[in-house]
Amino acid sequence: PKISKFIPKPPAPSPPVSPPHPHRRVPPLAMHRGGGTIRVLNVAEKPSVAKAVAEILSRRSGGMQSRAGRSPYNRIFEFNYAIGGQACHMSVTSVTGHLMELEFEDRFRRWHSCDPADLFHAPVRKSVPQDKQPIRQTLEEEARKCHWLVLWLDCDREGENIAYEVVEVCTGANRHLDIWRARFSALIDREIHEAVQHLGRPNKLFADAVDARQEIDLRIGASFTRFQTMLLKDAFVIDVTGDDRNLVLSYGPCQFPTLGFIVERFWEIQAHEPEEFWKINCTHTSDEGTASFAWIRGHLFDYASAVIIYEMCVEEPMATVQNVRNQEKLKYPPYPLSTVELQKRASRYFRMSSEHTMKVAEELYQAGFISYPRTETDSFSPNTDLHTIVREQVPHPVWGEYAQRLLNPEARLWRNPSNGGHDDKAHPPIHPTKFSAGENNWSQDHKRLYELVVRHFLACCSQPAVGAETTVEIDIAGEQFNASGRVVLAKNYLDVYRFDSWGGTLLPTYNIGQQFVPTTLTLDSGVTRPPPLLTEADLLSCMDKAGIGTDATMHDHIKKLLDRCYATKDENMHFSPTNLGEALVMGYDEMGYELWKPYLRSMMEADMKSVSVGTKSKAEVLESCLQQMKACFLDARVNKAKLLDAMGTYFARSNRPPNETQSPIEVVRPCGACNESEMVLKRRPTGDFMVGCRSYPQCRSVVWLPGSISEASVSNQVCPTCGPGPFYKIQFKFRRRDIPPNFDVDHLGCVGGCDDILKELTEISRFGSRNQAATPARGQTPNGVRQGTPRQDLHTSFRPAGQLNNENQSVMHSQGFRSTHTQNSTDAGQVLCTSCGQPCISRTANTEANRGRKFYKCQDIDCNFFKWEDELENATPRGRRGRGSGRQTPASASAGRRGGTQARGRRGRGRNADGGMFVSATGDPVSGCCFTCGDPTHFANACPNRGRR
DNA sequence: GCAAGGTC
Repeated sequence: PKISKFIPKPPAPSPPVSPPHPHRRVPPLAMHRGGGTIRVLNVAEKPSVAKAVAEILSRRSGGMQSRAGRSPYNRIFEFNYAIGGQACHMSVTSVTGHLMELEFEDRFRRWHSCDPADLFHAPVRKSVPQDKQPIRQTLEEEARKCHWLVLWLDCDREGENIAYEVVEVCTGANRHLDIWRARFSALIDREIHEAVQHLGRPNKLFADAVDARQEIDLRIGASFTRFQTMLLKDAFVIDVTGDDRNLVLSYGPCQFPTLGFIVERFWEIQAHEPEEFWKINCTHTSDEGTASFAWIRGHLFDYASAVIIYEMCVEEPMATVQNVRNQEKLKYPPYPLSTVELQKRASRYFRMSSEHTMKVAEELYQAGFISYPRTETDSFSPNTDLHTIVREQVPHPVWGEYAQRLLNPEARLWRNPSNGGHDDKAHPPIHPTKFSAGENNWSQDHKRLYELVVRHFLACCSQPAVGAETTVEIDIAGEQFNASGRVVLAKNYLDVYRFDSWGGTLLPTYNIGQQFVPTTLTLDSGVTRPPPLLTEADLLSCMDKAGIGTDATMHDHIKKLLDRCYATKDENMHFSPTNLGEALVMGYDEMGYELWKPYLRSMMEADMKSVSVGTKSKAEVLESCLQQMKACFLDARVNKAKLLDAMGTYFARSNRPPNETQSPIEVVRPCGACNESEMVLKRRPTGDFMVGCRSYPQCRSVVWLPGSISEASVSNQVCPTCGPGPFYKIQFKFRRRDIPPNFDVDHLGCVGGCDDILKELTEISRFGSRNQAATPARGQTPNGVRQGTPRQDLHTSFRPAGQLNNENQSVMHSQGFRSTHTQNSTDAGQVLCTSCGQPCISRTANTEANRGRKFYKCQDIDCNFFKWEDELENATPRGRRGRGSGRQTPASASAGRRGGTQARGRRGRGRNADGGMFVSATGDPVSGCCFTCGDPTHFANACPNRGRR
């Protein structure tokens, strides 16, 4: 839009303006250049701002008139006002956020109308959608009557972009409009008058930055969403919603990184290997009570060292008090309340979802009880009349007395709120705006949220809590221990902020030099624990930190993950990925893309910033970003097998190969998980065998079989040991090259848990090592069914043996081959041609000399690349591959969480809790005996005589 | 049927 060159006269003191006569008609259109009244159209981002601006500006001229516009929500307020000494007739109206939407042109709108890759350059257009047409009409009608357009949109990038949408509509109706921008950061008199008297021009660069963001979001989102939806929906039975016709597997630059946070934490938990540690604890009971002293070393992972130190302490147990410190400690009230904090605290205190919190907060805001709930600001402007807000709460039956005390100077409870350091220049922190002791139509959540806002506000205006902390340091045989206690001297803000607590334990009195014999002195063991699943509050923090979404949209992205069945939330507000969510992230991760990480969004944000300050142009950013994303898209399409593989881990193929659908159903045993169906022998599209419940996907019980099996069929022999049965034995044939030489290729085995040979081959297949004991992986029952995983389904936390086995094929690195994975291959047979880099095709020779021998050749017929599979493996024997030093992929993490347990978790510790002998890193058993009672059958941590000594 | 961003 063209900006008029007309510059208004410099502001001069406003002349007195006569109040509008209630019966006088609004002045007719006047030519301002002739010195008459200027008609000014003012447009705000939302109705509430239009009203507030109009109220403030009309106060001097004796009030305003209000009339309806075409849209029922966006009224028009009218009054007279002088800008720079020039008499103006002001009309103030509003939009509701963005007036326009960016869309592809019609011929690209239908999903099958084009190749999704075309969406990176398909023409797009911005237009006013149907539901915004009434607002558009109002703007056009008003614009025709006006000389000036003053834009009162929020002073951020989005606001500037909306400003240009308004300009486009208004100048379309009246191309002579003079366009001005009012810049304000709070809806208070001084700011608003200041803004209108110092009008500027809108900032095109800010609007450009948003245009670029919108276009990138639309193109990336639509292309990837269409691609992955069409690819995966056809290939698998994805039964997450019950009706997969409406299933959309969306991709978005905010939703995917949000999902990434959830999946990453889930993988961290799965990769965690508990490690035992040891610590010495000391207590001392006297007339005044008991003090618990903690070892200053914290804990030691080395058992022998811990025992030696412990024995020293036990030999010379006399404790000497070395130091007693008394300190005053303060616990400060929270910063003023921003949106993200409100969501996090409502989630933590009331278990309300962020989405629900925003809905309730919006209702409280609409009804006038709290201030605008979408704000990043966590500091009050010095102009805010905090005392008045507090005074309004005095009548409240519960916290009124506290408010009264806060206002009483003698109580010395008042303290000006601290500054959290954020200011969105548009809204104050969330605070109560109207007193209520609870309204009739309020739900429990309305009451809770209002209470939180009020108590938070009162707490912000209060003195910190004061405590006296005592720390006592003692020495036993040269080892240091300490204990600390706290007494809360003044609760102050904690009196009203019942959500915070500051526990205190009283410590008996000790004096320097005092000596005592401990009441107890114990060597205790513990194990390291994995981090917890992310809570909604954690997730909001992650997003906030990485800049994913805005305060107004973060809860939407979280909700989208739940709606799309990418994640679930349990009753404790903990998020876990679903199979679908995990498979999608795994697929992209294994393709080597970090599309599920926050970097893409951060990069885009940095580019937007560059556009908004003019160091890069919109066109430049669009071109480079879309070019990169298109390359990534095309590459992802070439590597779609990885995405399919990842999905195949969890979902059944819908277009199964004929040999699978035609093979007879071979029942192995009744299903012990659902107790309704049978477990049947199945062959996956990858060729691997498994025994899974026939009721899949309702029941997901599964037993994975070694990846080294080439053939398997259920026999009619029933296992005499396993039950409740019958458990039919399976006739296996193993690939010679995949099993140790001392094993037979033919084996009649049982999957009920009695078959050591099968277990051992499963282990070898899974971990790639012949040295490790054939014990089930952690959390697995002997028959291989995992129990008690964080999620309900049974096999989500481990992969088919075949897939893990494939990891070993990354040994191809050492022969000059390159896995298609950028850093760490987990994919079978993905050998790249060394001359042209294309993935090779795998074939089996049928010549007399090499019948049955597998080989790889380049898919390009003009390329002569050729390699026998067994030659790849001979150079670096299977199962000898070290752990990659690079980033841990999910597959390597999962390998770690199984195979690594023996190697890393239990070095040199003797017998484990199950009574099994520990093995050292070399596989040798560790000898030793309990230092407490000398019994060689257990160590001190499991000693039945512990504490009796 | 697709994104994220405004806001009702």
